[in-house]
Amino acid sequence: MSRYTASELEPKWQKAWEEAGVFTATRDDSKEKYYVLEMFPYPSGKLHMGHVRNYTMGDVISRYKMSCGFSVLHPMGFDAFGMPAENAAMAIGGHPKTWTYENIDTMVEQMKPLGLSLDWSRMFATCDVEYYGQQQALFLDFLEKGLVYRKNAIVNWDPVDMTVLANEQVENGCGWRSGAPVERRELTQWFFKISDYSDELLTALDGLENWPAKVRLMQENWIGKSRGLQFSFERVDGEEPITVYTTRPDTLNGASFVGISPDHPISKELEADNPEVAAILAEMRKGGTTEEAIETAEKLGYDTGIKAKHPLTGAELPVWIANFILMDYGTGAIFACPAHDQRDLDFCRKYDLPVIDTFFALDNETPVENEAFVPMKSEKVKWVNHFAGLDEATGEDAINVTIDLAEKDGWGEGVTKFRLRDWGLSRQRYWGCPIPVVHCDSCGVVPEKKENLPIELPFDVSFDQPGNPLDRHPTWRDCACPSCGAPAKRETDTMDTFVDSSWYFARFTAPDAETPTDMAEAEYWMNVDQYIGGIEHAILHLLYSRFFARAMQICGHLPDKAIEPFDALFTQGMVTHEIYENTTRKTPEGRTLYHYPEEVEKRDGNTYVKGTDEQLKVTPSAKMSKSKNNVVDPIEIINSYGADTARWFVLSDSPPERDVEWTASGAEAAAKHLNRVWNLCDRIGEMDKDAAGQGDEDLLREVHKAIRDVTLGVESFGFNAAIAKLYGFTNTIQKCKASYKAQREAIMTLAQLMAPMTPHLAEDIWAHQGGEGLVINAPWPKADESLLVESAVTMPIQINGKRRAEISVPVDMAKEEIEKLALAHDAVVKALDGGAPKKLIVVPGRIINVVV
RNA sequence: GCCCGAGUGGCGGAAUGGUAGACGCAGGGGAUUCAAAAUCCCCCGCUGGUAACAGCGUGUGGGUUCGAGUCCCACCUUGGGCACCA
Repeated sequence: MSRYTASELEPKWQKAWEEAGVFTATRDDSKEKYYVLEMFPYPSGKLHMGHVRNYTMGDVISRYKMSCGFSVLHPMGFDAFGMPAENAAMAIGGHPKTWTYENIDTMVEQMKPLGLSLDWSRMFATCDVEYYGQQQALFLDFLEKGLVYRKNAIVNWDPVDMTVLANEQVENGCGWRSGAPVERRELTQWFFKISDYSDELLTALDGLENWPAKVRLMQENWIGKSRGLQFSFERVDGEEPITVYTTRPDTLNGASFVGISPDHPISKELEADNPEVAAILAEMRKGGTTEEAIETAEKLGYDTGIKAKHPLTGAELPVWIANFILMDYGTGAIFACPAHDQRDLDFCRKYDLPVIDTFFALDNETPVENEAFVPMKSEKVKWVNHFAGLDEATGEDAINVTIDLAEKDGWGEGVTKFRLRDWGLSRQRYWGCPIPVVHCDSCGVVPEKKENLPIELPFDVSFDQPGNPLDRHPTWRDCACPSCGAPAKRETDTMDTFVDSSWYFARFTAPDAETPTDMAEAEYWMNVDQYIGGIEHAILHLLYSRFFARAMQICGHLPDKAIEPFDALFTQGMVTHEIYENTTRKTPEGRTLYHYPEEVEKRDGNTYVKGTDEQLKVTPSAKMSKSKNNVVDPIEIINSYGADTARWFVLSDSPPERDVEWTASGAEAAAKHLNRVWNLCDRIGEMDKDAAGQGDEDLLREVHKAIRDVTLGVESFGFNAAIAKLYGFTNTIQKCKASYKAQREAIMTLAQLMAPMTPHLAEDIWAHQGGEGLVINAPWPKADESLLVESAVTMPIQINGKRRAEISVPVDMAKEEIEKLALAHDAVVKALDGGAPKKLIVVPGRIINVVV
């Protein structure tokens, strides 16, 4: 008897696949193609369980589709620009480029043993100059088509380090290194005109039928289409009127003040010649730029002294600067209706401004105190002196009536607005794709010539001081103006890493092309048939990619059909783990110190740094994240049990879309099962080939049931369900007494059905049983419908909705016959006690419910 | 604060509005063994009962339905996103 030794058979089969070239994607017009893609990783240097789960899911799909006869493209690359490389350079020295490429090597080395069906020949990293050079070409094309422009935008500014901070680098409103309170500052930056596509990106969501509904909903809300009224408040002092936008114009009677953003032109004007205002605005600009920071900050206001005239009543309303009004949305100015908006109400209570009820609930006319009355727009309410003469009406109706009235009387117009803002792509950082423009004293902002691309990042930079090293690079900045040839300065900002990940899927179709894409290849391989990644990318990455695909199509880099690049999307849950925070020590750079799970041990209910008495604070499970160090290394499992065990394990326990809390137990169970399957194969191999058996028919039926169930499981991403079926099928084979011939067929089918999940073991069983060629090349089995028909079905009998008995009836038995049988059943007779049933429900093949 | 999810045995989880707990883990019992490992077989939601069986049970409270883990309303807890983490 032989033994299952993963460490021997896995490399053997990986070599066999490589020699057969089975994973090399080849354009074959005679075959239907299938493009499966998992979101590519950031090269942190550590493969973690989340990666293994993600790639294994993609691999199951990929191998399944190969068996179904598709020409499959299944590539892998690295999202390799970004902050961690610069942070590492600052923390431990070295160069971002060296650090990144070393990490990529490490990760490839960790991924290869998993036996993924990847076409490694297509691999690239976004920090490869061949890639970002093409990205610069795309930028220039977008610029030419008017899809990129410059405007001012607000950034987090660290006043001590004199540098721009990412949101992640702001902790409690302070810079993570300096600890100084962060300020919001304006900077001129590059923007993609994604807002031109708001409506298009919104309506096209309807066509994405194979995307999760929740992702479409999140994108819909993010784009945020709203219809409202735009109108102006005349100023009593006769200056330029203040234009506001509101989605609740029906509550205009409840206006108690006009609010403007701290970044509104009027605010800036006041600030310029009034130091008091400047000081107040500086206070309001403290804290980070995130919507969360702004919305949860304490409400601050400043009465400008300006008065605005109510367009209907002529009443004079004060104009306040309020810190919760965003300049980016609407017109940067609002009218406040405190009675029906909690933020406005909080503000009015703080600054003692009037609160005017404009409508009440139909059954309750209590005036608003400290809780705003905000009913659903579809709910009918009772209006107080409504200017359009409404008495009882829904908010929806009232809004429409008000807009019509305003348009008729000429004081306002109905306007559709979107929440979606243009995408700022400038980053004041080194490790990113340089923006290929030049600043010339006489010509202004000049795009670089395409023949000068790529604009390569200089290697000789240092990270010993904060800020962007490109800014202080002695020679890289200096260049000749592409237009007039005079000495000029290169743009030192680099691109947001979301740009890198917004078109890599297209580049995979022709990774060596001299242009961003090769149309013939893109025509064949696009779209991505199945995209798989984390739910955390539901909005930004996916929305940006959808925009990019449209922009690339306009510039002739993608075919028309590819403007929605991902036909189907699956969002896997995250692998989560507890976080271990050291409350006594900090990192050498003075930041919070987090420990890896393997550095931690649990003793008598507490958690310590392994081998010490240093106690740690445990924060409940959160997504595994490199900044929190709560990552589990899968390599250990692969080393001790083999890749198939790791693959089987990450697929088996949790539904793929759900988060999974990592626990070490369970991996052993997976290994045990694979051993059992291997032993089963071995046992069948040693059977007497001519021996007769019992129950061949039954086993055959089970074979086809397994084919049906596993196929369905794989196609519907029910990998855990498919695996449960495979457990059951294995048990069935193990217990059967069928002939060698029947058992051999069963184990061969089992190998095929397991092949997408545990490909090495499957090949070994296939070979062991004398299967022809590789199992990866064998066509996927088809369930024989005629063998799946059941003749009898068990139906439960409920009495008053509770199961009390069951009967077995032929599947095709008439409803009336079933009723008769049910009513004759002992339990039913007893329950009826001689009476007639109140109601009798019979759902053939499902259930019988007797109501007494 | 705003948007989107999730909550079922000791644990991971299964269940087109139709038998709640498939499958696996842990646990208990047994077989094999000199003994152990490995393997195999059986039991396993909670409470009461020797048992048959009865009652309870899918975060909490309501509702719709012959029937609700599943649909509706409110709440609690928890995860993700909030535009410079990727």
